[in-house]
Amino acid sequence: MSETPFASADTLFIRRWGEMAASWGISRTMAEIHALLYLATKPLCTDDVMDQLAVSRGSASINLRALVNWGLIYRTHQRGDRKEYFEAEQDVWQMFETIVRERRRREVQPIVETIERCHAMIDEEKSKLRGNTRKDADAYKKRFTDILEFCDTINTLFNLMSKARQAGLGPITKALGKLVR
Amino acid sequence: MSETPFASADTLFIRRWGEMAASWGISRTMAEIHALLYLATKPLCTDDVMDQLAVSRGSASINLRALVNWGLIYRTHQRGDRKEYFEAEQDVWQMFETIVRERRRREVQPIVETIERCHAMIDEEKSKLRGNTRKDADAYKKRFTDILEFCDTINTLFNLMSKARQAGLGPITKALGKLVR
DNA sequence: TATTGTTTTCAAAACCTATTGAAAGGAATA
DNA sequence: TATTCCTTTCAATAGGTTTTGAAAACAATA
Repeated sequence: MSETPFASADTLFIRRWGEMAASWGISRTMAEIHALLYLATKPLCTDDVMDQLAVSRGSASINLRALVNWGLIYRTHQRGDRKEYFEAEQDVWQMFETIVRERRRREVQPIVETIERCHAMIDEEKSKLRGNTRKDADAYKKRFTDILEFCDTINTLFNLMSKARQAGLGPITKALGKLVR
Repeated sequence: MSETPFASADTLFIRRWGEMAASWGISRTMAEIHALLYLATKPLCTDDVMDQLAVSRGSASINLRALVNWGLIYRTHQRGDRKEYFEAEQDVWQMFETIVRERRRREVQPIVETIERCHAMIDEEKSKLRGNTRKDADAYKKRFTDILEFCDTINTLFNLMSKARQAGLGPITKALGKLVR
């Protein structure tokens, strides 16, 4: 962003945003592009991204597409220009909701389904057992039940939160605050 | 866990747990060891881990230590045995709290501090500007302010949640439910 | 102190994921 | 249709992380 007077703040933020993402299983470049677009005051095209972050056309293309698929950036167009431009979602809460929803769908749902299957497998085995061994099965099964219940509660909390957000976040913290006192 | 009658459920769960962790920036083996210990009905030693997951002594040592540092597993000892044994935290909510706390400390705090610095940098630059350019600075700065506010709220929510957990989670969902209706 | 059992370390190797760059594919314009 | 401009694709490569395995360090016992 050498055009703005805030080049150094941009550079700093983009770099750290990428580093953080990398430790959360999201590619550094993808996160850097996202940060670049989040800070930009106008839509940028592929060449802008290539220039500013010094990445190849291939990488820019792949990562921009991934970001569009995630729903974190949008494609836009400009009159009289064939190029595609991109701009980032600016509402931080919307961004958060999108990320959580996508990661749940892609990465949490598979493990939940697996645990449900494990649950069923144990039930099946259990039916073949007798006496104490059968009791052990219940203790063992609890480990799976616990995780499933946990996922369920988190799920509910998140759904409520994203609904409640529309009513502003103040009331949420207030409501929770009362429970603790 | 070839000793239990539930070998196949174990295997399945351990594998998927590892895969999920990998896509969240946590090493597959570390997560697999964690899953193995979470399911185990008695503490296991390094050799147990090596045998059951087919990993080298070095890898077992490194990953067990990392898990202890995270606070997800505990070292234990057995009378008349020099070996160290390990067992996993069994309370899923405690596990969650530990993970969130650690990741916040290690990976979220650094970016928050960076954003605060960016904020300050912009203020400094802004003081040198005049007129419209100065107004632009405010619009630009908002991007950073938004993220900081977001982090703050999430932080508060999480703190409340981990306190409220002791009083049961029912009241939380109830309180949030009221806001939505 | 020497012996033995156990854990840690770390350079080399294996493994995995992301990037590059050039070529192919598309789509708008003349 | 030919040309031009832009985007996508993908095999090769670069870059980064994890694991291995053997040696060193450590600690308990005799």
